[in-house]
Amino acid sequence: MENPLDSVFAALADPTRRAILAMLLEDDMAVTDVAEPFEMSLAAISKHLAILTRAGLISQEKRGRVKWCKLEPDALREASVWMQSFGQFEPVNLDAFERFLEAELKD
Amino acid sequence: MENPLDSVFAALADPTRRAILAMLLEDDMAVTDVAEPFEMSLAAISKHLAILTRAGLISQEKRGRVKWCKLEPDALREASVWMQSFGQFEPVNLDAFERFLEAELKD
DNA sequence: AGGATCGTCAACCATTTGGTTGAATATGCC
DNA sequence: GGCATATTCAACCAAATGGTTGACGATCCT
Repeated sequence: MENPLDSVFAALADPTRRAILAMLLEDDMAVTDVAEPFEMSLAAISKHLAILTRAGLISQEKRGRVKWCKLEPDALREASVWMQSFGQFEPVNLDAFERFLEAELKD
Repeated sequence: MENPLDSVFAALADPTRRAILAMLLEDDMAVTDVAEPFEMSLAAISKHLAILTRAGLISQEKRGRVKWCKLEPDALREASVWMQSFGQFEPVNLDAFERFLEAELKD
Protein backbone atom coordinates (compact mmCIF):
# COMPACT_ATOMS: atom_id res chain seq x y z
CA MET A 1 0.00 0.00 0.00
CA GLU A 2 1.93 3.00 -1.20
CA ASN A 3 -0.65 5.75 -1.21
CA PRO A 4 -1.33 6.92 2.33
CA LEU A 5 -5.01 7.11 1.50
CA ASP A 6 -5.01 3.33 1.12
CA SER A 7 -4.06 2.73 4.72
CA VAL A 8 -6.19 5.55 6.10
CA PHE A 9 -9.36 4.34 4.42
CA ALA A 10 -8.56 0.70 5.20
CA ALA A 11 -8.12 1.65 8.85
CA LEU A 12 -11.43 3.50 8.87
CA ALA A 13 -13.26 0.55 7.31
CA ASP A 14 -13.33 -1.39 10.58
CA PRO A 15 -16.01 -0.47 13.14
CA THR A 16 -13.81 -1.40 16.10
CA ARG A 17 -11.17 1.02 14.88
CA ARG A 18 -13.69 3.80 14.28
CA ALA A 19 -14.99 3.24 17.80
CA ILE A 20 -11.45 3.52 19.14
CA LEU A 21 -10.98 6.80 17.31
CA ALA A 22 -14.22 8.09 18.80
CA MET A 23 -13.00 7.13 22.27
CA LEU A 24 -9.71 8.91 21.72
CA LEU A 25 -11.63 11.99 20.72
CA GLU A 26 -12.51 12.36 24.40
CA ASP A 27 -9.03 11.96 25.74
CA ASP A 28 -5.71 10.16 25.38
CA MET A 29 -5.88 6.61 26.69
CA ALA A 30 -3.71 3.68 27.71
CA VAL A 31 -3.92 0.51 25.60
CA THR A 32 -5.56 -1.50 28.38
CA ASP A 33 -8.23 1.15 28.86
CA VAL A 34 -8.89 1.32 25.13
CA ALA A 35 -9.43 -2.45 25.15
CA GLU A 36 -11.74 -2.52 28.16
CA PRO A 37 -15.13 -1.94 26.46
CA PHE A 38 -14.47 -4.45 23.67
CA GLU A 39 -15.24 -8.15 23.80
CA MET A 40 -11.97 -9.17 22.30
CA SER A 41 -8.47 -9.91 23.50
CA LEU A 42 -5.97 -7.25 24.40
CA ALA A 43 -3.71 -8.58 21.65
CA ALA A 44 -6.42 -7.96 19.07
CA ILE A 45 -6.83 -4.37 20.24
CA SER A 46 -3.08 -3.97 20.19
CA LYS A 47 -3.13 -4.96 16.52
CA HIS A 48 -5.92 -2.51 15.76
CA LEU A 49 -3.91 0.23 17.42
CA ALA A 50 -0.89 -0.71 15.31
CA ILE A 51 -2.99 -0.39 12.17
CA LEU A 52 -4.28 3.02 13.26
CA THR A 53 -0.71 4.05 14.00
CA ARG A 54 0.62 2.92 10.62
CA ALA A 55 -2.19 4.88 9.00
CA GLY A 56 -1.10 7.92 10.97
CA LEU A 57 -4.50 8.27 12.59
CA ILE A 58 -3.12 7.94 16.10
CA SER A 59 0.29 8.09 17.74
CA GLN A 60 1.51 6.03 20.66
CA GLU A 61 3.96 7.13 23.29
CA LYS A 62 5.27 4.89 26.00
CA ARG A 63 5.64 6.49 29.40
CA GLY A 64 6.72 4.05 32.07
CA ARG A 65 5.00 0.77 31.47
CA VAL A 66 1.90 2.27 29.91
CA LYS A 67 1.61 3.27 26.28
CA TRP A 68 -0.57 6.28 25.66
CA CYS A 69 -2.67 6.54 22.51
CA LYS A 70 -3.44 9.93 21.07
CA LEU A 71 -5.60 10.96 18.14
CA GLU A 72 -3.69 12.45 15.20
CA PRO A 73 -6.21 14.40 13.16
CA ASP A 74 -3.88 15.19 10.25
CA ALA A 75 -4.23 11.88 8.42
CA LEU A 76 -7.98 12.03 8.77
CA ARG A 77 -7.95 15.53 7.47
CA GLU A 78 -6.05 14.40 4.38
CA ALA A 79 -8.68 11.79 3.64
CA SER A 80 -11.37 14.36 4.24
CA VAL A 81 -9.68 16.67 1.78
CA TRP A 82 -9.57 13.89 -0.80
CA MET A 83 -13.31 13.52 -0.45
CA GLN A 84 -13.85 17.22 -0.73
CA SER A 85 -11.91 17.10 -3.98
CA PHE A 86 -15.00 15.39 -5.32
CA GLY A 87 -15.97 18.98 -5.55
CA GLN A 88 -19.67 19.04 -6.04
CA PHE A 89 -20.14 18.57 -2.32
CA GLU A 90 -21.36 21.71 -0.81
CA PRO A 91 -19.52 22.52 2.43
CA VAL A 92 -20.93 20.37 5.17
CA ASN A 93 -24.63 20.43 5.39
CA LEU A 94 -25.91 20.52 8.94
CA ASP A 95 -29.18 18.87 8.04
CA ALA A 96 -27.28 15.88 6.65
CA PHE A 97 -25.20 15.80 9.79
CA GLU A 98 -28.25 15.74 12.01
CA ARG A 99 -29.83 12.95 10.00
CA PHE A 100 -26.59 11.03 10.31
CA LEU A 101 -26.47 11.38 14.09
CA GLU A 102 -30.09 10.34 14.33
CA ALA A 103 -29.40 7.25 12.26
CA GLU A 104 -26.42 6.36 14.45
CA LEU A 105 -28.54 6.55 17.59
CA LYS A 106 -30.97 3.99 16.22
CA ASP A 107 -28.33 1.20 16.27
CA MET B 1 -20.57 -5.52 7.42
CA GLU B 2 -23.67 -3.88 8.78
CA ASN B 3 -22.72 -0.26 9.16
CA PRO B 4 -22.76 1.41 5.75
CA LEU B 5 -19.56 3.24 6.66
CA ASP B 6 -17.79 -0.13 6.71
CA SER B 7 -18.44 -0.78 3.04
CA VAL B 8 -17.91 2.81 1.97
CA PHE B 9 -14.49 3.09 3.60
CA ALA B 10 -13.52 -0.43 2.49
CA ALA B 11 -14.44 0.53 -1.06
CA LEU B 12 -12.39 3.71 -0.85
CA ALA B 13 -9.35 1.83 0.49
CA ASP B 14 -8.45 0.45 -2.94
CA PRO B 15 -6.58 2.75 -5.35
CA THR B 16 -8.15 1.16 -8.42
CA ARG B 17 -11.58 1.94 -7.05
CA ARG B 18 -10.66 5.50 -6.15
CA ALA B 19 -9.32 5.93 -9.68
CA ILE B 20 -12.60 4.63 -11.07
CA LEU B 21 -14.53 7.14 -8.98
CA ALA B 22 -12.30 9.92 -10.26
CA MET B 23 -13.00 8.82 -13.84
CA LEU B 24 -16.72 8.79 -13.20
CA LEU B 25 -16.46 12.30 -11.89
CA GLU B 26 -15.91 13.36 -15.49
CA ASP B 27 -18.85 11.51 -16.93
CA ASP B 28 -20.92 8.33 -16.81
CA MET B 29 -19.12 5.42 -18.44
CA ALA B 30 -19.72 1.91 -19.76
CA VAL B 31 -18.00 -0.96 -17.92
CA THR B 32 -15.66 -1.72 -20.82
CA ASP B 33 -14.56 1.90 -21.01
CA VAL B 34 -13.97 2.02 -17.27
CA ALA B 35 -11.74 -1.03 -17.61
CA GLU B 36 -9.74 0.25 -20.55
CA PRO B 37 -6.96 2.19 -18.75
CA PHE B 38 -6.29 -0.56 -16.19
CA GLU B 39 -3.91 -3.44 -16.62
CA MET B 40 -6.28 -6.00 -15.30
CA SER B 41 -9.04 -8.19 -16.63
CA LEU B 42 -12.53 -6.96 -17.36
CA ALA B 43 -13.81 -9.43 -14.77
CA ALA B 44 -11.66 -7.82 -12.10
CA ILE B 45 -13.01 -4.38 -12.95
CA SER B 46 -16.50 -5.79 -12.94
CA LYS B 47 -15.91 -6.95 -9.37
CA HIS B 48 -14.57 -3.56 -8.34
CA LEU B 49 -17.68 -1.96 -9.81
CA ALA B 50 -19.87 -4.38 -7.86
CA ILE B 51 -18.09 -3.37 -4.65
CA LEU B 52 -18.57 0.31 -5.41
CA THR B 53 -22.23 -0.39 -6.16
CA ARG B 54 -22.81 -2.30 -2.91
CA ALA B 55 -21.19 0.59 -1.05
CA GLY B 56 -23.63 2.92 -2.78
CA LEU B 57 -20.83 4.97 -4.29
CA ILE B 58 -21.98 4.35 -7.84
CA SER B 59 -25.08 3.02 -9.55
CA GLN B 60 -25.25 0.88 -12.66
CA GLU B 61 -28.00 0.92 -15.25
CA LYS B 62 -28.16 -1.43 -18.18
CA ARG B 63 -29.33 0.09 -21.42
CA GLY B 64 -29.18 -2.31 -24.31
CA ARG B 65 -26.07 -4.37 -23.98
CA VAL B 66 -24.03 -1.73 -22.24
CA LYS B 67 -24.16 -1.08 -18.52
CA TRP B 68 -23.65 2.53 -17.56
CA CYS B 69 -21.86 3.46 -14.36
CA LYS B 70 -22.75 6.68 -12.60
CA LEU B 71 -21.25 8.35 -9.55
CA GLU B 72 -23.57 8.50 -6.53
CA PRO B 73 -22.22 11.20 -4.26
CA ASP B 74 -24.56 10.56 -1.34
CA ALA B 75 -22.65 7.65 0.19
CA LEU B 76 -19.43 9.58 -0.08
CA ARG B 77 -21.06 12.52 1.53
CA GLU B 78 -22.13 10.37 4.47
CA ALA B 79 -18.57 9.25 5.03
CA SER B 80 -17.40 12.81 4.71
CA VAL B 81 -19.92 13.85 7.33
CA TRP B 82 -18.66 11.13 9.66
CA MET B 83 -15.19 12.60 9.36
CA GLN B 84 -16.42 16.07 10.01
CA SER B 85 -18.00 14.75 13.18
CA PHE B 86 -14.44 14.59 14.44
CA GLY B 87 -15.29 18.17 15.08
CA GLN B 88 -12.02 19.88 15.65
CA PHE B 89 -11.53 20.11 11.90
CA GLU B 90 -12.02 23.60 10.83
CA PRO B 91 -14.15 23.78 7.67
CA VAL B 92 -12.01 22.78 4.77
CA ASN B 93 -8.77 24.57 4.67
CA LEU B 94 -7.80 25.67 1.21
CA ASP B 95 -4.12 25.70 2.00
CA ALA B 96 -4.31 22.04 2.97
CA PHE B 97 -6.20 21.32 -0.21
CA GLU B 98 -3.58 23.00 -2.34
CA ARG B 99 -0.78 21.10 -0.62
CA PHE B 100 -2.72 17.91 -1.25
CA LEU B 101 -3.09 18.59 -4.96
CA GLU B 102 0.58 19.47 -5.22
CA ALA B 103 1.52 16.21 -3.53
CA GLU B 104 -0.73 14.23 -5.87
CA LEU B 105 0.89 15.77 -8.93
CA LYS B 106 4.32 14.58 -7.82
CA ASP B 107 3.33 10.90 -8.27
C1' DA C 1 -29.36 -17.46 -38.40
C1' DG C 2 -24.66 -16.43 -37.25
C1' DG C 3 -21.00 -13.68 -35.51
C1' DA C 4 -19.10 -10.07 -32.70
C1' DT C 5 -19.41 -7.38 -28.50
C1' DC C 6 -20.69 -6.49 -23.51
C1' DG C 7 -20.65 -8.09 -19.17
C1' DT C 8 -21.07 -11.60 -15.46
C1' DC C 9 -20.44 -16.17 -13.36
C1' DA C 10 -17.83 -19.98 -11.41
C1' DA C 11 -13.92 -22.08 -9.98
C1' DC C 12 -9.62 -21.47 -8.52
C1' DC C 13 -5.37 -19.30 -6.25
C1' DA C 14 -2.27 -16.39 -3.27
C1' DT C 15 -2.32 -12.93 0.10
C1' DT C 16 -4.29 -10.20 3.70
C1' DT C 17 -7.28 -9.59 7.60
C1' DG C 18 -9.06 -10.14 12.12
C1' DG C 19 -9.21 -12.98 15.56
C1' DT C 20 -7.29 -16.61 19.11
C1' DT C 21 -3.89 -18.47 22.67
C1' DG C 22 0.40 -18.86 25.22
C1' DA C 23 4.91 -17.24 25.95
C1' DA C 24 7.98 -13.26 26.31
C1' DT C 25 9.49 -8.50 27.63
C1' DA C 26 9.44 -4.38 30.28
C1' DT C 27 8.23 -1.71 34.03
C1' DG C 28 6.48 -0.66 38.72
C1' DC C 29 5.83 -1.99 43.63
C1' DC C 30 6.90 -4.01 48.17
C1' DG D 1 14.67 -10.22 44.61
C1' DG D 2 10.11 -11.42 43.43
C1' DC D 3 5.51 -10.65 42.02
C1' DA D 4 1.88 -8.12 39.54
C1' DT D 5 0.74 -5.17 35.65
C1' DA D 6 1.10 -3.46 30.76
C1' DT D 7 1.93 -4.62 26.25
C1' DT D 8 3.72 -7.12 22.41
C1' DC D 9 5.30 -11.28 19.89
C1' DA D 10 4.71 -15.70 17.50
C1' DA D 11 2.22 -19.24 15.76
C1' DC D 12 -1.87 -20.51 14.24
C1' DC D 13 -6.67 -20.36 12.05
C1' DA D 14 -10.92 -19.11 9.31
C1' DA D 15 -12.70 -15.94 6.34
C1' DA D 16 -12.33 -12.14 3.15
C1' DT D 17 -9.87 -9.81 -0.77
C1' DG D 18 -8.08 -9.15 -5.29
C1' DG D 19 -6.71 -11.26 -8.99
C1' DT D 20 -6.83 -14.98 -12.94
C1' DT D 21 -9.09 -17.88 -16.72
C1' DG D 22 -12.75 -20.01 -19.38
C1' DA D 23 -17.52 -20.67 -20.17
C1' DC D 24 -21.88 -18.46 -20.45
C1' DG D 25 -26.07 -15.34 -21.43
C1' DA D 26 -27.63 -11.03 -23.68
C1' DT D 27 -27.76 -7.95 -27.10
C1' DC D 28 -26.66 -5.82 -31.46
C1' DC D 29 -25.59 -6.08 -36.45
C1' DT D 30 -25.85 -7.89 -41.13
